[in-house]
Amino acid sequence: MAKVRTRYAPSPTGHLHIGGARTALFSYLWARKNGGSFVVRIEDTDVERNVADAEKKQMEALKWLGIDWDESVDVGGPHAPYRSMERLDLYQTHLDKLLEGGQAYPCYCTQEELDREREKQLAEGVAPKYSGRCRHLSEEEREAFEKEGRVPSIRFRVPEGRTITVRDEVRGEVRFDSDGVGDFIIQRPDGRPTYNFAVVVDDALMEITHVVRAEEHLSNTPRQILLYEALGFEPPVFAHASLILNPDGKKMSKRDESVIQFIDQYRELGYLPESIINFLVLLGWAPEGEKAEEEIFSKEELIDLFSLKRVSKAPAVFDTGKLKWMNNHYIKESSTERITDLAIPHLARAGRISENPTGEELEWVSRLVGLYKEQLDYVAQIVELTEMFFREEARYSGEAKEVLSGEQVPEVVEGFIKQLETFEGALTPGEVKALLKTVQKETGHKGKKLFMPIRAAVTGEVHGPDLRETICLLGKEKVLARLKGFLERRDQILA
RNA sequence: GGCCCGUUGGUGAAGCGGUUAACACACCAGCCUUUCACGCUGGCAUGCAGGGGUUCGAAUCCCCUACGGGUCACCA
Repeated sequence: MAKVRTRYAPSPTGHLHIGGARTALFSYLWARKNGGSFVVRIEDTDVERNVADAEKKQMEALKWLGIDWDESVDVGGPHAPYRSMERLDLYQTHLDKLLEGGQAYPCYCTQEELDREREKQLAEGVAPKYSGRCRHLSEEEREAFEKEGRVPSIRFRVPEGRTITVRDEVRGEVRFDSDGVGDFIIQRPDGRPTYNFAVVVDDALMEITHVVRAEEHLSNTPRQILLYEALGFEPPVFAHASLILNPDGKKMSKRDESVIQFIDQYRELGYLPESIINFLVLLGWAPEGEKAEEEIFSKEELIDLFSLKRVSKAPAVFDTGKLKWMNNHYIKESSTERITDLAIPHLARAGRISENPTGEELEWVSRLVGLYKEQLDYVAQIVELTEMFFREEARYSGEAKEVLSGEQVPEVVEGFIKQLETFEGALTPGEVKALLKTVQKETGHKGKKLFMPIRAAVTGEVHGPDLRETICLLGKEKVLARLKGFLERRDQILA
């Protein structure tokens, strides 16, 4: 069997979408698993929709995910160029062959005429399909149209009565009747190819062996197979993965608010690339055998385990809760340094730390991150989670007020203030523990009666991470200020 | 409307003719902990969209129905 070559061929019309990322991932894994090549090709023939930065952005997003390629616009390769609009002469050459063989013909219909035809068919409940009115134009008729100034598009002449079999790795053999497909346009009047033509020429010339893409392309595949045949190329093996649905079970639309849709956004929020990869691969794919009981996989494991045969035919629902869990899992596995580095820009942007933090600040942030790492679903969450640290005064929750209304509270708080004030030197969790122990001895209050009032008075909350470390990070001055502030304004706070 | 594809718990899913229908997320209960989170333990589909077959035996094979989806563009 020939060397495996797969490709991801996005159009540069927007950001990398989760669906696209999953398609790219499947293609990538398959190539890597087989020691083959992975190509990223840009299908930019729809020039009106092209967005300036999109190509660059999408490739950056892929790279960030850890999906690297062997051939593309940036690194070149044996089949360059890798942008459709730079391959126009190639399409023309192949188109000419079709024209010469009579397998394609010029169509002079205007958009308006076609629209009208289509609407009429729809209204009659007939399958909308090109009527073929330009199929058998005589030389004279053509000339007449040309004289009118009409510039033709080129249509492919779909053979009649053919059964077209799509060989699909995930769905088996899918058969289509050629009579169901009308002659379709392969070249626009201005010479640009349409998608169905460009992909075929590109995939064939680039010797792509496996075309992995989403289900929405399945119905297009018979057209492409016909083109492969007409051009004398061997069709590749196809693999159509099912669609990804939003949590409501609906097809994900770009404007869907229930799910964050673009890889860039996940990156900005502080999702880790390995968790995105891990999550995405499980949308419509599952490992075989014993491995099916596991769900955490590194990219290397996936390369080893991946198989197109195991790609699911049924649509997958994008479960945001699972993604959070998975990201949290990877964050917990990551070093505090790594998460700290990711957290710094968020904290800086929120004005919590300076733009160019000093070594001291960095050390502090690192401890802060260490304290909250376990509960981060995504790194940007650090900002809201640690808000309490950056406020001048504590803001008391209802539960906190309840705790603080206990009769032993003033005594405990005063006792702790006394201990803190007399304490000299650097505050460490161990020291705080010792101070609290002393308060316990002096007041006779222990356990929740001791710890909760202090937590509540200092943080304004009854929940939170380790109290001792929290106190250390807040610093002696701030803690004292809050404790005293509470005592001074106790009546109004509890009111 | 034609043609195609799909349907196992709230979710991702394993299952490939004989299983107590894995595993994970979520959820519930308990344990741990000064609290939360983490972690740990346990619970959670009497049924595999519905109905017919085939078979000693079906989530697994066949047919029909229902529902969901894709496509029928000078968009990819």
